[in-house]
Amino acid sequence: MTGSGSMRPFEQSLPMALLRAREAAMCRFRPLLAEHELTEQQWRVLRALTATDGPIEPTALADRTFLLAPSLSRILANLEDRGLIVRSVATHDQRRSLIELSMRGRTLVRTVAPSSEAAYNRIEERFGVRRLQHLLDELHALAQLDLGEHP
Amino acid sequence: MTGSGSMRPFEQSLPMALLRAREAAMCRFRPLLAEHELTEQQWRVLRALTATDGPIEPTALADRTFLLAPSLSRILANLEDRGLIVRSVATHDQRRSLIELSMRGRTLVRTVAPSSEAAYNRIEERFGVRRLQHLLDELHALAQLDLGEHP
DNA sequence: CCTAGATATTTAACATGTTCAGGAGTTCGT
DNA sequence: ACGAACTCCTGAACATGTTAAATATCTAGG
Repeated sequence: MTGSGSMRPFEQSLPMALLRAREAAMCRFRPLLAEHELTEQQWRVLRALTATDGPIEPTALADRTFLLAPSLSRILANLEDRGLIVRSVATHDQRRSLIELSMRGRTLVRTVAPSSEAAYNRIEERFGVRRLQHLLDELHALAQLDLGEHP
Repeated sequence: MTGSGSMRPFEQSLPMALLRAREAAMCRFRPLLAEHELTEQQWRVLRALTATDGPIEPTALADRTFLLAPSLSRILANLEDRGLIVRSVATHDQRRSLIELSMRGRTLVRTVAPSSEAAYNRIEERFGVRRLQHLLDELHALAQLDLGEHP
């Protein structure tokens, strides 16, 4: 019998379930990105830069990519070294920098995007569009749940 | 269908949604565990060891905790240094080791478990038991989806 | 026996997650 | 002006994610 008897089944805890589901989805993308020497997080940054019109500040970028500031800082340094992004300093506030895709970065995104879209479409197709949309709604609701925390 | 050139909205992509939901759930647990100098992954290992009767091999432990072998290897070294687990070598196969909780480890689990359960119950209560169960089922289905991959 | 191949675990190397601390620029009160 | 408090970003330190390679052990053929 299970030793302590009173704990939750564990394998079916929510954090584990989210982790497994995410891994199942990501294992489709990682090999695609690896062909271009890109990590999942680097790709998130490049996509976010593609989705914006002009330059964007690191703080806003961190929000959209759901990366913590220190992680983003390292990622931007990496992408800058590889010539995929361009950095400049905001004129009105010298603390802030402005990030945008370089020409090479734009080209890379255009190269990778189709297969990335295809992988996503395949998941959507296998799981069902309506079903996936409902799942996304539920995940969004769960993420919103804990914002008003009053211990 | 999104036409040529335009990409999926990104902020509402499945991997991002799973990441956000997981973070929303985990931010409840991390502070609790931090009080005992435990990371989320270390806690997963301790819980898995509690859920088994006798000693267990690292490979089986990796499966249950959803950790990769190299990560688990480092975690076990850490937990052993802290005297929370005991390691022995399997008699029938010298390659394999056997892991089990030490007395201190068992005590620590009993100390942390109640508040961990409480945090989980709170999520369950706010989100709804039935609703959460359905979400877990869908996540499980999604995780199973990609196993039979035939490109 | 002895060795080629398979398996369990660890190491290595690089990138990110997470928390805390620090340097630089800004804003506001006085 | 001036400095306290704040904000943006980066650096440091430790732990994990991820892939590839190394180590030790086992198993099967010859």
